Amino acid sequence: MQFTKAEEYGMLGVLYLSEKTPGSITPLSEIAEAKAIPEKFLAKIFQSLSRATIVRSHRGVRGGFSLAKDPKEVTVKEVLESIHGPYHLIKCTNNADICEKAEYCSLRELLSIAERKLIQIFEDHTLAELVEWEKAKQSVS
Amino acid sequence: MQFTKAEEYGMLGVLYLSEKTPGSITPLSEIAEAKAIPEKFLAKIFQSLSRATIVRSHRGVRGGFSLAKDPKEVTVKEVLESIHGPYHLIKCTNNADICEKAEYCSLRELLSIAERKLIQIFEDHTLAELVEWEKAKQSVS
DNA sequence: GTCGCTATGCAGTTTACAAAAGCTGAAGAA
DNA sequence: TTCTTCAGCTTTTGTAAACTGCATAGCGAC
Ligand code: SF4
Ligand code: SF4
Repeated sequence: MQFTKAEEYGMLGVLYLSEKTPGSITPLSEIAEAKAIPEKFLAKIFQSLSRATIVRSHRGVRGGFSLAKDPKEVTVKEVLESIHGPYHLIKCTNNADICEKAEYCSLRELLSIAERKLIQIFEDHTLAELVEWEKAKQSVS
Repeated sequence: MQFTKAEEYGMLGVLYLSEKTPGSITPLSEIAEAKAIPEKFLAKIFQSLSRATIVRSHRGVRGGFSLAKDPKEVTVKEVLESIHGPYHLIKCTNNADICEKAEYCSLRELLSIAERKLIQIFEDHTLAELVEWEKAKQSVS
């Protein structure tokens, strides 16, 4: 019941891109260094994000990644689900066949509620919002 | 970012006790068999619950475990936190020292919000409620 | 009081998956 | 052509979850 590194790195990566001027291209090496993320690990994560068209890849010299959409249009949920697939607190909330008690299990019901709330939160916030928060905090200090 | 077996087993265990007549004593072996849980694993979990005085242990012949409190008074949060300690989606929400960016990190802020919501849900529901849900569902079918 | 039953406590082992690294290739710009 | 950067796959490493075993201690029954 923990946020994984892949999810954290992915979010930090897209947030980094979100702060840049729209459409600009940034190589993986720069992101990895700026955020202190193992480059090959980040590469794998960005492949997923690329397939989900959250990010666009550009090969060759001066290549790298750019955001594929306006940060205002990308929710945290989209980013997270691109990395690890649909999110579930417990497997049986996804697939009732896993457990024969699923039909009656009250724990499953509670976790379904919790899960929906959690996803709701991730859906309610966009990358642009998070960047705003960051700026607000930094200007205070 | 997943509910662990220990947490699931612990919940199933106390729910099983909650359904029994108050104060009655049930041996671990019965719970383990009824819920298809490895007995020794459940034993470890119940030790934590015992230390947290959610459950009371009784040794010797016809010994076992009984609920230490009224199911109406025990929240899901208490049970879960007895098993795995205070719950955190990511380590830095607990301890800002882990990351030098913690002060400004917007991801940390978002996860703190999500975490609070999640804990809130677990705090808002008691064992008695869950047992009710279960009964309601079973009577329908 | 002693015998059998049940929890206690701790030290393991095994398994599973996250996290990271490595390598070969393909695409693209200069 | 050549260098740069991503793509895709395999393998390694690390760590925590999941489970097991055993020796001990408390308690009840008789
Ligand atoms: S017991 Fe309940 S929570 Fe556990 S797997 Fe079955 S349905 Fe899901
Ligand atoms: S980067 Fe943000 S989320 Fe990751 S550890 Fe630091 S504060 Fe927490």
